[in-house]
Amino acid sequence: MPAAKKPRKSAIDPADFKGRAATINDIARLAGVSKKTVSRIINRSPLVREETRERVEALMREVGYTPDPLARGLAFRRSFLIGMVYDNPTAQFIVNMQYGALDALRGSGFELVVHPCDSRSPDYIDGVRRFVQQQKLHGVMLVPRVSEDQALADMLASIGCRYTRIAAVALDAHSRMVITHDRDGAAEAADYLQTLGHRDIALITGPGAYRSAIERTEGFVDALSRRGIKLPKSRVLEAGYTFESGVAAAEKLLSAKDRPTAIFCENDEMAAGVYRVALRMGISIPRQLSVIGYDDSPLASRLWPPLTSVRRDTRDTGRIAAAMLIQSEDDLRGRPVASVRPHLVARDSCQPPEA
Amino acid sequence: MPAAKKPRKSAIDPADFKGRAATINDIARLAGVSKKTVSRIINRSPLVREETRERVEALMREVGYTPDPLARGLAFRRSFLIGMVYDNPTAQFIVNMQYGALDALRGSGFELVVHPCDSRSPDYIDGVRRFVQQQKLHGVMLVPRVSEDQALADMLASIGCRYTRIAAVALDAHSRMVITHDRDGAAEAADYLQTLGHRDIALITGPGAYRSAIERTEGFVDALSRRGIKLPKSRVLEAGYTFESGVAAAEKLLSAKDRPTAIFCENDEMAAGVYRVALRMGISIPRQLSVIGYDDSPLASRLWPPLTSVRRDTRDTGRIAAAMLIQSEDDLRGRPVASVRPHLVARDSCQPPEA
DNA sequence: CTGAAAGCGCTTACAG
DNA sequence: CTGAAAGCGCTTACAG
Repeated sequence: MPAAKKPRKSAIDPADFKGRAATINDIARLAGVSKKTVSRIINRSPLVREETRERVEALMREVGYTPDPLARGLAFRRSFLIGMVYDNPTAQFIVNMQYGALDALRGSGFELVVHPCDSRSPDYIDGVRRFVQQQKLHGVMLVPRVSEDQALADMLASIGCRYTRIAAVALDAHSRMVITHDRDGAAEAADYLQTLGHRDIALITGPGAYRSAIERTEGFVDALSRRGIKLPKSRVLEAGYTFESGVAAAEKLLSAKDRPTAIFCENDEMAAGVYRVALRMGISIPRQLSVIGYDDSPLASRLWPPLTSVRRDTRDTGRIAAAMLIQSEDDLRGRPVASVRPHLVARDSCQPPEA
Repeated sequence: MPAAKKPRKSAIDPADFKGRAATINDIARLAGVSKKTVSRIINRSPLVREETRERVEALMREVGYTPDPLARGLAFRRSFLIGMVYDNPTAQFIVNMQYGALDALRGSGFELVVHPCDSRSPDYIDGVRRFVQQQKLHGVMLVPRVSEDQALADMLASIGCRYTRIAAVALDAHSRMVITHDRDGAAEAADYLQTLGHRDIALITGPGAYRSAIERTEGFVDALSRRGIKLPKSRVLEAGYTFESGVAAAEKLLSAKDRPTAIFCENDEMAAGVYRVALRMGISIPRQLSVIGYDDSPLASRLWPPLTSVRRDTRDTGRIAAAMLIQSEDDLRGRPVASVRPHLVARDSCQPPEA
């Protein structure tokens, strides 16, 4: 009978577990501690001796152990999933928000599960509730425009689900908000146009029911007013954040005898609509008409001339919103409110008005 | 002592469970069967008497019971999550694929978890493996271009993970493929240009390492050749599926003395680059130059003139790929291979060549 | 067709 | 600072 090999730490390898992954029991046994101690280490409890923690953590790394999120979820009564809830923003916005959220989640053991919905549907809140409760979500990110729906936030609070709301202004407790300061972005556009010498300026807004549109409108109008320019009602047209609605608004503005020398559009899609109409009518951008958009989407640099636009760091926004959901609520308290600031990206679609 | 109320079935409501959700034990107790029978019903086992099944199902509906995916996942050693793995396609493509996948998953109890990655990174396959194993994913959808990576597919097979690959041609067993027939889409573009009377045609391709680009190129070249048009090497430029690479290729093609009368671009981004160069050089589309793109992205209708493009039903593709993952493997066997056909959407960017 | 026992891999509540 | 017992809500393997 050959002498039993002396087990050396460095001899442990995943193959020891015959194809199955290591469990908390394997770690406890190999480390010579109870599974509860291992559990404490997994959950970063301070109630573990430093030497023990280091030894067990080294072992975990060696065998490539990661705790099973299903088992942890079952015991915690809460999964390691973060939900992202949104209602049809542009594709680039969704994707950037997802990339940002995943930046924050990488290496944390949390994963991102996506939930588009239709906020005009009467039972969409119920749909979100089922999504959250059935999956026992750890938390959800609410993206504009669903982030603006107080009834949705109230429902989530009532079932004890953590959430972060991404919106132009603080609609909720600071620990639940990421503020995008749309008012400031629009104000920057206004200042820029005034500085270039424009006085006869028009505004194509998003839908009045959207908080982002309200803020961009007020930010733009107020900033112009601070610089002594009054925007008459006839120069403000409400549209729908779509290309087609931008076309319709531009047709009204540009077919009038006294057309404006500059137009600020509250998103890039509508600015593309203005380009379309200007091209059709033989109005040269920027010589005869300056145009500014909002979003700085890929479209902005595909247009000719490249569109000056207010950039928002959507990826950063998503990263912050997700990071807040996986922080301890203590860490969140007492911090300044999370915010992401927009800024103007000047390209070639603006110049001083013709004499 | 008041007489105990006789429990009527219709009197059961979720509040009976004092805030906590009903469990399989509640259902079993209330229905007067064992939890194993309830489990059989959840899992659609045929080994349950019809009357029993109906009675229990009615009860489940009444109390709003849904099985806990964490508990089921722990017992099954497999979660109810479908992963979507991709490496930076366009935003619209990703989002449409996600919508499609969610169409298939809705009401199934499965959810979609997203996993973008960088296939140029040496350890990206390892990253996908950790993602799959840690979350115990039920299956993953592989989107181009990661779908074309045989090493990735092999790794998934080796760890026993179900997958579906979306690609231009069958790269794998039929039960694991959704075929997009890019060759046919490109051929349709070729036929259209030939029918319009073009003979001097150019092609701007995607990267030669992409299967989609290979197929679109061969489909286009072969279709022209069948119609008696030979595409000289000098008329075929490889680009990178990006706007900028489209600009560069267009500059070469359009600055030559004998420029082509039509250009087929293997995606819309590159077609937008051709538009940019044509505009700068004063070449009128479609009068002096016909252009066709591929994807039929939103960009196609934002351009002026609206771009003729090969549409692919990405949402449908995603729906089929996800549906295959949650079907039983028996159901999948013996079926014809899943496929989605592209088709040309004619807009205003093509006309017969000038005399 | 139905059920009692054991187990999936963790955590909580309690004890020391 | 550490541990033994019970439990999270399901399924598997076995028995009848």
